[in-house]
Amino acid sequence: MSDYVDPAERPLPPTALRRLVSWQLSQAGARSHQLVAGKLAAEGLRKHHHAVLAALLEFGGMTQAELGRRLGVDRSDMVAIINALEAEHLVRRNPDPEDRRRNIVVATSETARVLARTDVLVDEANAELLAELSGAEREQLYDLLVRITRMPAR
Amino acid sequence: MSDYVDPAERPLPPTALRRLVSWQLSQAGARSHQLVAGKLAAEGLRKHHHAVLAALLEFGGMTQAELGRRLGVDRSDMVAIINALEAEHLVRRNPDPEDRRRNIVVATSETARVLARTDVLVDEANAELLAELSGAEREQLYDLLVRITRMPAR
DNA sequence: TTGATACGTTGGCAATCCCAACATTGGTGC
DNA sequence: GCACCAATGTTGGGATTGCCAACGTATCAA
Repeated sequence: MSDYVDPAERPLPPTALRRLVSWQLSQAGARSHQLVAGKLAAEGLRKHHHAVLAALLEFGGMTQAELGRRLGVDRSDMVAIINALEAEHLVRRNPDPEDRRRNIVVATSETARVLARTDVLVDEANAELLAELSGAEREQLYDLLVRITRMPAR
Repeated sequence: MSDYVDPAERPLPPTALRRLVSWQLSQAGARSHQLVAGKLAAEGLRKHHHAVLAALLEFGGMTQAELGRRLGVDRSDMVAIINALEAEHLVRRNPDPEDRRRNIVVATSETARVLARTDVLVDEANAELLAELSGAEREQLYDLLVRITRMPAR
């Protein structure tokens, strides 16, 4: 991407691509990512950091491997994510007393406070992303996307 | 991602993420990309290669910079894309007689034949992606996505 | 006890996306 | 004509991301 061009006077991509749901999905995903990442940058975090915090506060502490499975992140990539969060004192690694291979990643006293802020930021990004859509249309879009990701709806 | 887990028995991501359109959009986009990229790999091409071929056959030859603008690809990244396609004799660089800075990228005799095949592959990927949705639902999804990408609908 | 499997970690590869700089060339102002 | 700015193709590089292989350690099942 980039070589910024004002979207108003941007020459059109070919219809052969524009008609594809997969293409529109890519473009929409890119815009979504930019909005969310941009907002989270204000807290010095990235998507996966926010995801880990959300998972820990919703489910309680769990191992790095389990976090990876829940969030769809490779266990090897989870290492750096936890490292960064631990450096900010947003999580701690507790050795699992029942299995010495495992670390139980747990929230700290600061976690909830930061997550409260990042949740707001992510909601703002979503609001901006969906600004053109009515409430009913947002529901529609969500329901259709869930059918594609094959996740149980909220 | 990865550390593959059977989607059926995959532990759920937190509701805090699952409820976000931006999250579902990311997941759907990832699946979409995998399907399309997987199919195109059969022809040894990637998304951007297919995009360039589609643009050339729809609009005729144009400069690398113009291709970049149409497809949302940086001009510097376009160089490698055109290099690869030229090596496969799927495009040619013609010097612009009216402007010696420019190359006019044009289709070759093989372009249409290959594009016909890759178009089928991409359509197959889309069919797989949208397998669960009815025709009307695919239309709905498309229309909603276009509102997010702010592109004129087909 | 042996074998298979899971865990955290390191390291690396490939793809994307983005930006900066350069030489060449064109266009616009004077 | 000349001076200045903008566009083009290209090189190079940095940052991020997804993915995979391998290792040492540890658990579990046969």
